[in-house]
Amino acid sequence: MATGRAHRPATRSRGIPEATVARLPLYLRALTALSERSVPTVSSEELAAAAGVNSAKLRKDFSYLGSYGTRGVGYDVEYLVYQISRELGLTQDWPVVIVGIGNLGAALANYGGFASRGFRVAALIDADPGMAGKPVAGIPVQHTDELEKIIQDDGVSIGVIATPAGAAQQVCDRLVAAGVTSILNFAPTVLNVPEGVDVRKVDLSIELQILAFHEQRKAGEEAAADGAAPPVAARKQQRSTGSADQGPDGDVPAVMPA
Amino acid sequence: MATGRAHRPATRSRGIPEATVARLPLYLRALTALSERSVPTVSSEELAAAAGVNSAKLRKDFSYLGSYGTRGVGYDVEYLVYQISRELGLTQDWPVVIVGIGNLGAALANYGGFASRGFRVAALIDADPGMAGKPVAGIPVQHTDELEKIIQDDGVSIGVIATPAGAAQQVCDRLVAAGVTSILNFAPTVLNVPEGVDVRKVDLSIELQILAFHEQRKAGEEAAADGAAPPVAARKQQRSTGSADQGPDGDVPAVMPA
DNA sequence: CATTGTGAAACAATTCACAGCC
DNA sequence: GGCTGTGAATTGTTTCACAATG
Repeated sequence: MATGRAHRPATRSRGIPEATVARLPLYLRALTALSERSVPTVSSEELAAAAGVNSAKLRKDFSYLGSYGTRGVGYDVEYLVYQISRELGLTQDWPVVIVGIGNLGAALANYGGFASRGFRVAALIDADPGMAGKPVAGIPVQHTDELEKIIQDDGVSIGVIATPAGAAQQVCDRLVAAGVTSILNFAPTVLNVPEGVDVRKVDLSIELQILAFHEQRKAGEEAAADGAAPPVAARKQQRSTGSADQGPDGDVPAVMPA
Repeated sequence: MATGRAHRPATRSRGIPEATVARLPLYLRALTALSERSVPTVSSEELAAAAGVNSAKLRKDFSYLGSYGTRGVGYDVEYLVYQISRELGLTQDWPVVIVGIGNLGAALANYGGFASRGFRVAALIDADPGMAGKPVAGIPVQHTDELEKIIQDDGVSIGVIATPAGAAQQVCDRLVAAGVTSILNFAPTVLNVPEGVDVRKVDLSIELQILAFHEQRKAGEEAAADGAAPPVAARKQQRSTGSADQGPDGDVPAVMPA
């Protein structure tokens, strides 16, 4: 993660481990699904299965938030949804700008889970003047020239970069200069940012390469342990990737604004 | 499983840490950029800066691969590119299928870095019969019915799921049944897969929620340490790696051929 | 003598296992 | 009896610091 770490004497009394923070959204999603099915309570075992982690980890994670469960019973779904939302800061409104409206930018703009959780697409921005005014996901695309004004007027603090790699640093600099302090970068580039600005990246090609590594290893083992019985049996929950327990990265290229 | 490829020339014992594997693609990208600029050698310090990590970590990472550097000099760029590529399995061809050709699927299909590194889009698949035959990124979309045949005929072992959440598990099951053993999942769902199948996920809303958490914390600290240097002060693009560990799990992208 | 490679130390995350409570 | 919450043990990762070396 990218938090500047110069002086930070252990954040508040609330020192939630980064690995835990990365899993909270996962729990929240599972809880939301339960909530929609009007399930009142859930055990750590059940919730862990739904989120794809093991129950000990889940309980440990929750223990950093407080004691929100009831021994012998489990957790109150609605209450937990609220607590996690609050902890993640989702009880407030986060206006977001998406820069680079190619296929990827459009996909992001159309992404539902976006709007649903406190995030609001404040603006779609593209460098192509031909895109200006064109609606994507019901929102008219605006030209890059408007970037600073939009950020300041709407108090945007989160920016999403979905431009080609070549434009990313420049866009990043403008976002930061205008006041954005958190950036989600889909361009396959390392962004340089000042202290205090958080950057997370999503990079498709990195994810594929990691998969290739493991795939190769599987092939090698297979050849080595040649003819061994195929161990395909019990179902395993996926492990998340790094970054967020999912970490990952994936760089998806915005197919350039034509 | 398709290609049996016993391959273990490396003198190192098996077991490169997962965290290291996740960073190799990053180093590779930075090295590729250097290679294109015909830079012959690079020090751990320089390369680390380009990849956005610190040099001690980089050296430790490389130490798991073997001793490929020269004391007092640095690393030979071309040689390292080759060694890392080999370690990641990128010296072989990896056919990939992308299922779900919406905006996201199209963005992925158009992604250049895809084809560049051993990955080849073997097929684009969508459930909408209306899409069939329509070319995306120069490749005609095929109907879901063809999925099994394509995977078997092309020996595909890596699948990318870019469908809506509701279809993901079903698509996943079919991919796995047909022989896919590595999946990159863009749908916001936890996938259940049998033992031996790798899943990595890329989830936009999780990334945003993590950013929101840190953003909220910044706001809190600001209020607490009131009056302290406004986060909007020294805002110049710096090459500082100070706040630089970007990425979810500590993966950082580097320059890439646009 | 600049720079790698690596033990050892420090730190972080995960898992175990069980006391405590409903 | 069932399930949470958490210290303690374990495993994994990062950082330090310096001896080894081209």
